Amino acid sequence: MSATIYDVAREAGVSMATVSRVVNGNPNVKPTTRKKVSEAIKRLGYRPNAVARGLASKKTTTVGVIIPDISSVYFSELARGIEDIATMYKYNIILCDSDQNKEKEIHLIQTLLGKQVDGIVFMGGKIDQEHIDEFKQANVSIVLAATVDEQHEIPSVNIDYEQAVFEAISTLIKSGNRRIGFVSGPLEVPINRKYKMEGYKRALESHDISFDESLVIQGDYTYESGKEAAAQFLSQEITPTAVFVDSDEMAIGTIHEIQDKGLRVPEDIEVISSENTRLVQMVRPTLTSIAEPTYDIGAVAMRLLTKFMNNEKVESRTVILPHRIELRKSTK
Amino acid sequence: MSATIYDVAREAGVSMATVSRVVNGNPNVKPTTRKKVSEAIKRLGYRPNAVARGLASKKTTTVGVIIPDISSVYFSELARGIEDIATMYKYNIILCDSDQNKEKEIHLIQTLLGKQVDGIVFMGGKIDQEHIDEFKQANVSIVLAATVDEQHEIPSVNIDYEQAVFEAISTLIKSGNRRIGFVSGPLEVPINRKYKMEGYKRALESHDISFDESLVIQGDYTYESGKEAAAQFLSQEITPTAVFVDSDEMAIGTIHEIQDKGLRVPEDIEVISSENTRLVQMVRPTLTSIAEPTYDIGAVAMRLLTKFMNNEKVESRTVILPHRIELRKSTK
DNA sequence: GTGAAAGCGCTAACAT
DNA sequence: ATGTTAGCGCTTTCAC
Repeated sequence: MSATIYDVAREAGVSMATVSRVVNGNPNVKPTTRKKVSEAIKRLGYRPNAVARGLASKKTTTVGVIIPDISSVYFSELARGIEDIATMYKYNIILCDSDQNKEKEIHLIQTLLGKQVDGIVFMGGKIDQEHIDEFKQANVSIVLAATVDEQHEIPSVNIDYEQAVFEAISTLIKSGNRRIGFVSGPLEVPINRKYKMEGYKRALESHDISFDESLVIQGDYTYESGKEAAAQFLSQEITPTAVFVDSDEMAIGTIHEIQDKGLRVPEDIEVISSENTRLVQMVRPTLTSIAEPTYDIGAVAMRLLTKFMNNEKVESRTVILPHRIELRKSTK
Repeated sequence: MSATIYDVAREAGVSMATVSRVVNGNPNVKPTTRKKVSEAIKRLGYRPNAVARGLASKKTTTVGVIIPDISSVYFSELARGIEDIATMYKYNIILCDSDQNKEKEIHLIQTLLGKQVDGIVFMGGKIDQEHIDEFKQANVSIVLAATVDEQHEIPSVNIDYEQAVFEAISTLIKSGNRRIGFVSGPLEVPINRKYKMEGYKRALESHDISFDESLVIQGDYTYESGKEAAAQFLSQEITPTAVFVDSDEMAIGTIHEIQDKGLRVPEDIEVISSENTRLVQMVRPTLTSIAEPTYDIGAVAMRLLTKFMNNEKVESRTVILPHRIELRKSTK
């Protein structure tokens, strides 16, 4: 076994309390003593046992991260933002994939609480009462990242999705489009149904364009579903002249399907997407996209969580980060 | 505070040892007692404290994962493979980004050991003596994923990179190419210098093509560096007629640069890449690629780690997974 | 089948 | 400035 604090104390001829002080940078230690202890630590190759420390101090310097799918480009960028800030504040991350499955989510929350994490960053689709109950009975801080709680009970970091889509669609309308397709993510997710879809509708309304149900197609964020959506649009009597697609990967599918059918982007059909991941530059034409600051959402969420964990005062529990529309070649 | 095992014991009128038995599924408990305890647990909302358990049992059911960059498509697919198998075996993952920075790597290993992880999955570029020393003095199991240890001391899961590149280049040669570019990753990484590069050379040699240094360009796996490499090739007196590019993202950059310069893929220049992530289908023409079973490498590495952690016997510590060449439209 | 008790390695009062 | 001591919440012998 490796050395314990007790071994170090004996080796240095001091008490374990003193060793603890040295290890934790407590200033109340005479320099000579500190030196003796440091040497003993080095000699024995002592490394503090974080588990014992966690039990004694009730802090693990570990936070849980629940994410739908770490292999998604969008979420892995979020995760990187979380991780970087966590590292900056000396926390480690326990990463869990939920596949947006509610049972898994609840189970993961419980596992993480069992592991005594100091806080949780949660990313998911739908937050319902059961989630909120779990969060509340847990006496650790929770922050939602890129995830809305319609009841505004849980702190969160997002952009203004409604406004972002409103702007994207308005851009399209201003350049002359009247028939605009909308490829959304799953509509049971509030962000999609309540915010993005509403932004779409509001843009249409404010330009006196009537809402046409056949222009809305639900995708599942995959390349394939983007292709299928485009195929469906192209089979309509009057095809749309522009399409908003709610993820970069789907949008690439949409563009390719349009091109495969012999049409051109943006000349025949304009395409605008949503996440602004690195994928936007990896397609021809490059994708005009709502620039959602993915990395920053993760980073800010983690920063917010550190504030809660340190009982710092927080001005606002619901933070809305700015977005832009990043114009590239898939729109005129 | 939440209930402890002692609270449950009192509530159920038994000793904490019995509660512990029930919680851990020990069969030596009378059904009636078990029932009493289970009810008390439910009533109090008791949830075992994994930190205390970890201290007492010296097992945390947590493994460390050191990864260069979770936001990379390639590594996040690996991570998903690791996570899925970890979950299957009831382990959680502490995820750490290293940016392939040796100091960070060493530091992360130490942090993870301090947190008493039961094992570590390590992904990185270069493994040197210092890493090996750390691994050895740690008395936890380590498995390398998509990472080679030239000294073959540390268990690992990889594909046969040398052979894979040999096959890819041979394919190109067989279809008539004699001047073949090689866009590699950083050459200080042994996988690149010692395996992939050697596969390239061996393919050339076995077809009596002499090695030409100007056909090798070092990239950094980004889209931009793929573009730059292509630009450099296209500025040569005799441009290559085919290019092997060591990552999907770089390969897409290479294709775009070629196309932007008015040439066609594969008619003028064939392109073949290496990772076979989902990106291969997101570019036109779709990318012919070495099919590296990314997810599986992660999954198998984690599975191997569980075997070490359970002291199961392991037939081979160095596993080589099969690869294929996946032919798509970027080659003739 | 069940209980008592001794740790696991550390932190955090409280003394001195 | 340093030492003593009592936990933190659990597992794990060892008795009974």
